[in-house]
Amino acid sequence: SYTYGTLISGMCKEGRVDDASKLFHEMRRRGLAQSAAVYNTVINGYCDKGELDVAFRYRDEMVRVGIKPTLRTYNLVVHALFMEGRNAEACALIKEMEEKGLVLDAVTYNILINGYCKEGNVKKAFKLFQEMLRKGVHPTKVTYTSLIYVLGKSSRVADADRMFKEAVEKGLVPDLVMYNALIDGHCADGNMERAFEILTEMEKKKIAPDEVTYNTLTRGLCLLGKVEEARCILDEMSRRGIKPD
RNA sequence: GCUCGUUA
Repeated sequence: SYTYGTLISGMCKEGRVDDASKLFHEMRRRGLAQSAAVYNTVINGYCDKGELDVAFRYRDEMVRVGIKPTLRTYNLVVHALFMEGRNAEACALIKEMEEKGLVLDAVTYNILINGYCKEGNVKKAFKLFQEMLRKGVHPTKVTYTSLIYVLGKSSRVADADRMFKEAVEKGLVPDLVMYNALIDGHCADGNMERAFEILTEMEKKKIAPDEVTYNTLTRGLCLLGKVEEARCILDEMSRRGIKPD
């Protein structure tokens, strides 16, 4: 079962969801147990492909054969609905989770928070952030990255800096994605000096910038009309062996 | 073996 699970997961990551579902049916033919994890993998594959209807069919099927959807199943589906802008359905599922006594975890909150951040709904995002704190669910790097992102997009970079600091104070170790989100906020703000300061800071922490970091900086410089400096970024990238895209 | 975050 684990062998199949690993294979199915691998197929899905390659975007070969239909091959994955063939394997899924093959394992059934062989009489191997199909756990919630394997269902989740297949559901995730179809969610990524945007075929939510198929994903839902598998979820209904797992219920039918007596496998309880797990917190991850719900998180998966809530996330997919949110990405499609089907917020009402996502919220209905959250309600269903609460009714069933499932305890929302950090991932659930992160999905909701990020969903609202993507919509630029700062109020709602922070309302959920407060709620998770109130319920004793510890925010993660992902939570903070989403909040830093939305603050940057809302021209509230100073608040983004504060959130970053708060995350560090809570003992979270900032990673590349979190740094990139903060750098982007300052680039959007036109504060390239601060953006490069953060770059220096992350390198001091032995976190190597990636193409997202450089793309972000390039865009920031171009927005200010500093095309020559932007051109230097390209050289810096090749010097470091990062492929420009 | 399964879920969430950053640029374009």
